Amino acid sequence: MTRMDPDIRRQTIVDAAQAVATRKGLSATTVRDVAEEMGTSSGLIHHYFTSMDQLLAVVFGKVAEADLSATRERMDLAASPTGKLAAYFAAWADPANDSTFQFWLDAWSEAGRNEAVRERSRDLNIEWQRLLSEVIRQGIQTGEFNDVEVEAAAWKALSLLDGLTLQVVAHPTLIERGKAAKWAASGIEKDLGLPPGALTEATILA
Amino acid sequence: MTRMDPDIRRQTIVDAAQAVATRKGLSATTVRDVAEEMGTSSGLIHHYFTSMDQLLAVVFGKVAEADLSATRERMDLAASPTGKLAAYFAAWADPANDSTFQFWLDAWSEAGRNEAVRERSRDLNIEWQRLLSEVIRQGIQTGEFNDVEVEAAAWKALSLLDGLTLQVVAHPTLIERGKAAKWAASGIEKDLGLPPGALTEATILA
DNA sequence: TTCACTATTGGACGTACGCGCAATAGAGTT
DNA sequence: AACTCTATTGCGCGTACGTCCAATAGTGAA
Repeated sequence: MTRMDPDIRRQTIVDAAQAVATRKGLSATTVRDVAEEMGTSSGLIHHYFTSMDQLLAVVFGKVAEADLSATRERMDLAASPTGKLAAYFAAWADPANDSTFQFWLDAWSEAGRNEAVRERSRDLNIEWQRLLSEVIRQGIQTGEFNDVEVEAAAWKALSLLDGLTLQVVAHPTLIERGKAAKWAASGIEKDLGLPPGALTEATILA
Repeated sequence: MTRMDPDIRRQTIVDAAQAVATRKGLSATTVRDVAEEMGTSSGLIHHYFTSMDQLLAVVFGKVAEADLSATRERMDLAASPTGKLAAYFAAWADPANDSTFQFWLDAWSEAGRNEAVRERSRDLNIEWQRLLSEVIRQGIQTGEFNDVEVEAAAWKALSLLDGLTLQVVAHPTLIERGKAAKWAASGIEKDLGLPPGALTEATILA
C-alpha cells in the first residue's frame, strides 16, 4: 500500500477498526480484520499501536465521544430547555445510533473485568448524565419543567432511555421501536411536568 | 473421574461452568476451563453439550431463572398488588443479586452475536416484564394503582430498574446504591400513582 | 544520484480455542 | 465370568489469535 503520513495512517487504522467493530462487535475485532479492511498488511497495525487492546480502547472512546458531541451540537441548535431536551431525545431515538449502543453494551459487560474500559465507560456515562442535568436545571429556572431534584431526574431519564434501548438493540424483535420511543418520551415528560408530546413533536427550534 | 449418572454429570458440568463464568465472565469461559474446574477431561463436555455456545446459554438461563423464581416466591408471600410490587422491588434492590446482573450485562452484550444467548435473554426478559405486567394489572383492578397502560408501565419500570442497576454494577463508585433505590422507587410510585414510600417501607405483607 | 529514514510487507512463532474420535474403563445384565 | 453399553479419557486436528521481526520499498534531504 502507498506510504502515508503517520498521522493520517493512524487515523486510517482507527477508522478501519471502527468499521469492523461496528460490524462484528468490539471484542470480536482482530488485527487481521482491520488490516484487510484497510487493504494493508497486518504488521502495520503494531507499528502504530502497541497492542490490540489499546487500539480497541481508542476506537470505543472515539465512537462514544462522537455520539456525545453530535448530540451536544443538536442540542445547541435549540433555544429553550424543552427544545434542547427534544433534541437530546431525537438523537437518542435515531436508529443510526444502534451500532453505537452495541458498543455501550460491550463496554458495560467488560467494565467488571477491565479497569481501563470501566473508567472510560464511567466517565462517558457521567458526561451523558451531565448533559441532561444541565438542561433540566435550565428548564426549572425558566419554569418550563417542574421543580424536580436535578440529579435524580437526570439519572432516571438516562436510565430509562438506556434500559429501553438495551431491549431494542439486544432483542431486535422484542419491542417495537416506535413504542419504546413513545414510552420513553411520555415517562420523561411526565416526570418533568411537560405536556404530552413536547419531546416528540417538531419543536426543536422553539 | 468416577463414572456418574448422566443427569447428575450434566448438572455438574453446568455448575462448574457457572463457577467459571462468575469468575471470568460468560464469553471468556472455555471448554478447558470448565473441565479443569470439574477435574475431568475436556472431551467430556462435548459428550453432553453439542456446542460451547449451548452450554453457556444453559448456564445463563439457569442463573437468570433462579433469580426469577426466587423473586416470584417473594411476591407470592404478599397479598396486595402493592405488597407484591414492593417484594419485587426488594428482590431487585438486594445487593446479593449483583453477580447475577453481571450475567445480564454479559448476555445483552453477547446477544448480538450468539443466537442461543439472544433467545434465552429475550425470553427471560419477557418473563420479568410479565411479572410486572401481572401485578400492575391487579393493582389497577383493585384501584391501588392509577389506570395506566399496563404494557407501557411494565416496560418502563423494568427499563428504569435495569438502567439504574447497570450503572451501579458496571461502575461501582458512580451512583450510591441507596440513591439508585430511592430514585427507582419514587419513579415507579409516581407512575402508578402510589404514595411516596409505598415500595420501600415494610408493607410487604400488607 | 546517493543516502538515511521509516512506512510497509509478509510470514513465523507460540498460544489458545472448539471440536471430534479412537481407545479405555466402569457398571449393570445375563 | 463373559458381555454390552456408554461414561470418560487424552490427544490430535484445523483454525484463529496477538505479537514480533527481518526484509523491502517509498520519500525527502544532501
